[in-house]
Amino acid sequence: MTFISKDFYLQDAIHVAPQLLGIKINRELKNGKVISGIIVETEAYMPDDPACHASRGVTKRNAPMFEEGGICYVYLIYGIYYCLNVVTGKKGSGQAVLIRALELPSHETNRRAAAGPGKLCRHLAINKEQNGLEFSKLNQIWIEEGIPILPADIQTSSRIGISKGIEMQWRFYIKNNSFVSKQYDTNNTKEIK
DNA sequence: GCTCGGATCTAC
DNA sequence: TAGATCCGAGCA
Repeated sequence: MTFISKDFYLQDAIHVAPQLLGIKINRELKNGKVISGIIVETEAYMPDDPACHASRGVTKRNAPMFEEGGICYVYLIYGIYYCLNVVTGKKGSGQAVLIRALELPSHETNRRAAAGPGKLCRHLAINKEQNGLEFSKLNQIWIEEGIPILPADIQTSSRIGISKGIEMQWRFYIKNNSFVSKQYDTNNTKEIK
């Protein structure tokens, strides 16, 4: 059980996002049960990035993104689902990495139950209560080393579901992993279902 | 104040 | 392909 060092989170989101692939995320439920998964898909959101919630300065919602890296940023999307981000960078910078999908262990009945940011939060029982919390076992949500991922096994693409900043290739996922949220053909055009 | 649309997902 | 369903952000 090796835990990630503080310095890890102080890097820019575009550097942290690919390094989070293969990392294990753990969540302890109220009943004491621990749910775990390997991160297989992430997206980086940077301060000067029009798709980033922090791009227009501090607001009540995005305030956690301006804290020092290493805490959760959770927000409600489409009135229904929550999305979990890892805040990165120095205090005041306004950036984060969206955790989009986990590979669940083989004993899980539905191993795609965390394949997508909304499903992931539902599966791990993450909501506004985790917003702003430090990743720590004390907070029932923590991160630790998982499996090594080679650079050659990392694929990039445009980010999903945004209308601005689509030219940035800031989505990172493990190549040929069947637990990412969406798979595309080699031209990154047609979705493979 | 009020409107608009969103880092989604599922079912029709 | 539309509907669920909330609320922050910008003022159309």
